[in-house]
Amino acid sequence: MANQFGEQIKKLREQGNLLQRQVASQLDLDTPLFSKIERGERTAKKEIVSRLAKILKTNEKELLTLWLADQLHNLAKDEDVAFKAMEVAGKSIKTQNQKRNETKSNRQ
Amino acid sequence: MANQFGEQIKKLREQGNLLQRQVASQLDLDTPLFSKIERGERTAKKEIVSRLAKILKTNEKELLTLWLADQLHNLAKDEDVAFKAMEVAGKSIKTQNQKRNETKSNRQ
DNA sequence: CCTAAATTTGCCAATATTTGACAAGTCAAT
DNA sequence: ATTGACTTGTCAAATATTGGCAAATTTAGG
Repeated sequence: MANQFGEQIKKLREQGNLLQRQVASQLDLDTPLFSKIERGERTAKKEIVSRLAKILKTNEKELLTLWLADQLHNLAKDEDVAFKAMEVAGKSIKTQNQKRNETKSNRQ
Repeated sequence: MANQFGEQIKKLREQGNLLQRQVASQLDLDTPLFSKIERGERTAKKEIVSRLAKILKTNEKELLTLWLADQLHNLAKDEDVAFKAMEVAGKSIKTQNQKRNETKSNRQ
């Protein structure tokens, strides 16, 4: 599994001089489980991501981006059409967002 | 769920003048299930995609790309960092592919 | 070296999600 | 009203994900 998320939280945790044990307990998680999350052996639930952002005093959206990117990577990594599919999906996300914004401005 | 895959197979099925019942039976699937796959209410398993490409006489990679793109879209669609995450994941896929090719050329 | 703390590994049971099927429904054409 | 094509709703079985524990390994200090 891609693990930009895990690498980032490990970096932040060490910068903050925190032990896995300490962060895990703030999250109400097992230390072993947190260890696995850092190493990308397990994926954190979305709720954990935002709580982590607070604990590690970092930007939640950035962290969420890495977390989601890892999951996307993981879904696509074994396919040789992975990159193309990523482009196609990116386009359809853009379209979706446009529609969302149109709706938003229509009900201002 | 995004449904570029379903739309494409429906289009191809109709161009080939095939009924859902006929395609479903070639795939050993329930007609209702195939109907759901066409409408994106259910996702097809990967194995189904390649068998479908043969049945519908179309390019397997193209079909696989749409199928994967739908899944990527679906995973990201509710996140407001979806597009950014898609970019990040795209980059890490590219890097992964580079490494793959390096390995490949090293063992030529 | 010794050992104590930190982290990792392996595994399990509980839970949640996905799968494919069936029965019954709608809809259109005749 | 009957037939054929497709859709909807629901279910049980299979599969995957979850969090935790016990034990192993690695790291750091004396």
